[in-house]
Amino acid sequence: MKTSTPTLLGHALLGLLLPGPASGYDLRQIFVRTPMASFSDSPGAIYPALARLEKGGLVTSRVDPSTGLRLRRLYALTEAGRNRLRAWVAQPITREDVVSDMDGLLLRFAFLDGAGATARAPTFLRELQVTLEAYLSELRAYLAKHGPVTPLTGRLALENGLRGYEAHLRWAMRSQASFPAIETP
Amino acid sequence: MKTSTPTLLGHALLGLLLPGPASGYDLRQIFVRTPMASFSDSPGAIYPALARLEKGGLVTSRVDPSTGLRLRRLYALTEAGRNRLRAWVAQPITREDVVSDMDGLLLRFAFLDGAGATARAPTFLRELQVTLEAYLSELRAYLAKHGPVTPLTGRLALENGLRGYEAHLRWAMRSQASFPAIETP
DNA sequence: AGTATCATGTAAGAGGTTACATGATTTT
DNA sequence: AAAATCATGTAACCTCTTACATGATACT
Repeated sequence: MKTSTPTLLGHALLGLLLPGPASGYDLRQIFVRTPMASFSDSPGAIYPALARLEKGGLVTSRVDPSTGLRLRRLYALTEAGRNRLRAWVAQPITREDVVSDMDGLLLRFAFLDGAGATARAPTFLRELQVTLEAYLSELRAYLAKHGPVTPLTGRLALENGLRGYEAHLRWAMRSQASFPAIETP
Repeated sequence: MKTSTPTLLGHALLGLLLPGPASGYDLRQIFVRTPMASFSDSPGAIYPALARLEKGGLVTSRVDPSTGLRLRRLYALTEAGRNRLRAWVAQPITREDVVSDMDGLLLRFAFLDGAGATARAPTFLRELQVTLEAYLSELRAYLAKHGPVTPLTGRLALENGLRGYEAHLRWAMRSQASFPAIETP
């Protein structure tokens, strides 16, 4: 029952177990066949990660009773695991997240519903919007100052980063409309 | 003179040495103060990475002669290092790159000029465009099939990914105009 | 006198990659 | 009969993170 924080992969696995139990193989297939392919499907990453989650009491495993043949181990979230995931998805958004962990941020958002934290979604988007706006200002200031002396391909790469963050911002603003507005009293 | 391929960090360091020699500290500052902040500025990552590059013959180092005080080690690219970087930036673009290494891809593009491979830029953008278009089709097909049964935040996260790739695609198409067109004979 | 900045490094530990091992079942 | 797929796991290796160590110079 060690309680060290899972890695991004660990949190991804917890999130994928939200709808119900699954085997290591099932989880790997998700990384192979869906847009979650940015995660490695290597058994050398997934099986040890599941073992760590189990050691930490966040999941439990049992051999699948429906097949008496090749062993198939089913993993299921525990209450502790569900709580841990809920805490993870509900964290406030920091500049750090936006600068170097956009993937993690989007994963957190994706799991809000499953973790029973849909109510946090509009706040999440609002926080993201604010953080992105601040970072975009920084990027624009940097580009205005250093752009003119940066070689063409370097400058274009910077602009690509800028456009990418602008796309995230537009998405965050538009997506807020998908949730009921909070009344201002 | 071991010749194992440098990591993304290693390649970033090689690229940052293109304009001229720099110390480990100088390089760290770039990761602290510029949009390359997605790289860690930790000394525990950078100094060992520089040592590996030196062992591989891709950089050389000497103590900065201009300060007789605190030791300051200046790293400089070797011919082998420049060649290695050139080979890295000029690699053909794969689906894998687009799915799980967009950062690496943009870094390769950013260093094209410095590596003396500006001529590759329009081809790079064209290849990227084609690869992105193919992957976007996959994403749209996935969304059309699984979107309707995916919980709201999950679906929105998928859409965010889609918008991000669309932004990359627009950038790749628009940026091609920055380079002289190749005549069709 | 104390804090911030310059500057390089190491040690312990965690986690990922690659490759291998094993073997049953299903498809061709 | 062979190949692909289902399914879990381990071992060696590499790199990164976190934290510590060290000490000079510059600023307040």
